[in-house]
Amino acid sequence: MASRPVTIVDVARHAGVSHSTVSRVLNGHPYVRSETRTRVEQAVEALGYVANLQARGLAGGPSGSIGLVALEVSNSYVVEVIRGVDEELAASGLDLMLSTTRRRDVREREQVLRLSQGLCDGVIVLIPAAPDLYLEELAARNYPIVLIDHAATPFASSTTMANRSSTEQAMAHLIELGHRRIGHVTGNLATDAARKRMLNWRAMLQTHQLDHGDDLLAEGNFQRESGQLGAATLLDRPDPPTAILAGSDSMAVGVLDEVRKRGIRCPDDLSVMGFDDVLEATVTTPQLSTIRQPMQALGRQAVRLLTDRLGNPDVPTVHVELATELIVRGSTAAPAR
Amino acid sequence: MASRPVTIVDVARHAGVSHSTVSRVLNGHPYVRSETRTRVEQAVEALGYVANLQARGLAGGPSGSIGLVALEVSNSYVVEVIRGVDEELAASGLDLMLSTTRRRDVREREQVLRLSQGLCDGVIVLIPAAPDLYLEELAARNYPIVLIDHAATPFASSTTMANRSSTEQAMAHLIELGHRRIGHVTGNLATDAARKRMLNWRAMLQTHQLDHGDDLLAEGNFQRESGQLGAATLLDRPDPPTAILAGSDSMAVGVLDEVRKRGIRCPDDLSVMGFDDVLEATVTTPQLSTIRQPMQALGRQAVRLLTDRLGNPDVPTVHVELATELIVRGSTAAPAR
DNA sequence: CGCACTTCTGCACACGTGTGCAACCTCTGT
DNA sequence: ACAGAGGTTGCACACGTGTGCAGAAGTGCG
Repeated sequence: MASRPVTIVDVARHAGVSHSTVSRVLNGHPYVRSETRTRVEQAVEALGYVANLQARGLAGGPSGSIGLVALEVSNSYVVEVIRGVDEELAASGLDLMLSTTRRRDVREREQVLRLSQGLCDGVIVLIPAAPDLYLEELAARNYPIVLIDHAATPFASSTTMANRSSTEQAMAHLIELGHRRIGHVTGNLATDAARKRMLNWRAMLQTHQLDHGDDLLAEGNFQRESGQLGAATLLDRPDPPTAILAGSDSMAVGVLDEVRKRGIRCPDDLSVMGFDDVLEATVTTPQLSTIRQPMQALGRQAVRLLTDRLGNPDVPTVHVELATELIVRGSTAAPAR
Repeated sequence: MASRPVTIVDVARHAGVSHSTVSRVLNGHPYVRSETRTRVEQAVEALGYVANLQARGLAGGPSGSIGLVALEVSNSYVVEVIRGVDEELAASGLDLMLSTTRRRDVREREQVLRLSQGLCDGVIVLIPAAPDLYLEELAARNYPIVLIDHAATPFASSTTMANRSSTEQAMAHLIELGHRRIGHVTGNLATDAARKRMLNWRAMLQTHQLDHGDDLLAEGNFQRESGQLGAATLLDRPDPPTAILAGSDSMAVGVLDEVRKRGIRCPDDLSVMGFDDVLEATVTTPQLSTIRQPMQALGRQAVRLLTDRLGNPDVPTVHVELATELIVRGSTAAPAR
């Protein structure tokens, strides 16, 4: 009962030609009589033929799709980037294949190599954890690959957010408002972004000769609850900050939770800033001042870098940094005292 | 310079055996001397071999991954379901391949058939638009497929949310609180879910012999702005509602925008309910009462239905309806008058 | 009509892997 | 020593598609 799917050979038989001719029609080769071409196209239509991707990939044909390797889809950062990638791909008519690594370095290499073996014409790796395991290998094969959120490397094009300047933007805004004690609740310090933000927060305080001691610092993990906890810690200190810079919007929401719980007011008693400018930032009362991370733009940029190399694999690798944007809403104001 | 990827033959040569033996080791066949097995495993390790998925798929081997076909990833409903799918897959050690159809029916068929030709062991289709184009074909091949958000069909297992009872839950809650004039801002009426919610809203009002005229209805499109617009329309009517049921949480946030703009209070002057229970619902002030749509659970359920069939393709197809849950937060209360 | 040239088509092989079958090896029981 | 059983391995083919090459068919020219 298990009938077989329609193959190129079935189409060929139906049109009275060889499978080679069908292949040539499908791939738009010249040197096919237009009458034959029409007959083949009708056969394709009649049988509802769909090319077998594995066979095509194996035989070295184009796949018409690109791969995206990410840690997981539970992360809203990841989701936003995927959106950007998908939208940009739609414009170029390419398909998307998504694979998740689930935080295992070996899986990252496996997924990338799998996709690169003919399944996809190129691969984008989002927040690479262990690119050393495969980059050189792919470079030797001249296979197009783009890294998102990774420093420049000779083996691949890459793109990232301007983490340094973004924190500076946020801090400059708060300092300009007149804040002198500015606390920081960090993201998960195992990540590059969280560490950089923390270091730049401290550096900016130093530059402006403001207090930058550990009593202004609380460690979080990017989650809302850790934002509330961090805020509680900082506000309980003897000389509490007048502004808190959270490592993400989610944590800034947590800071607002604590503000509401204590009955103090934002921005009157405490200014709050986030990072990312995700949807939640515009839903809170007051709405969050934040640093917009152009995550969709990052995805789009990666696709463009990749398609550049698809057209001509010999173009040199480049590294593109995307600027972030200061978004001032209602959660920041000059300090009362 | 373009070196070739490592193949099973390379591994075989390195271990001094034939490629068949390597294949048997990789697929855990019995009847391989343990000494040979060790030698092969070392060779795999040494060369960093990764199996070629297309070749394996072509030759009829297991792919170890399942496919997910969705409209696009720009939709938060879709994203939530994907999360559920990915998490459940992680538990079973399967991989995920995601493809988007971009709202083109023919593409939906193409993507499904592509994935079913050996690339994936099974396919999940999210909000199928044109399942008739491929369902019978796949059923004839006894290929495992699961539809999310589709009515029961003999050709595939399917799962969906209990749309009828969900609206009833919401309305029962509002009516119990004492509301007699309950307005509704619909989602995009081109979608099944929005239409069903609207019809059930009206049916519930009729059942309880309450006013259900068009002056209590405003058409929206699931977006926040349309929620605000709809609320404005309803509140401007001569005899405005004391409660508004929005077709989605996003639109409920829009309703709250209008409430704030007019200087009236929620829930004192107006009760507001949403649908979905997405992240935003817990960020607003007050937090939104809503109907939780178990979107992640839907994804998990679909994976379970699929893996059931993977183990034994002959199990009968089933249709599973997931219950929604009434979540009462701060945005609903008894009417003032 | 013969010849060169162009256009068109089919044959056969390649891609990397899984597997039925047969052959080889090893061991046991007689 | 030999037969038989069962463990172990390699050969060869299959999967569906793309493509180099050769040959067929058609065209233009002398």
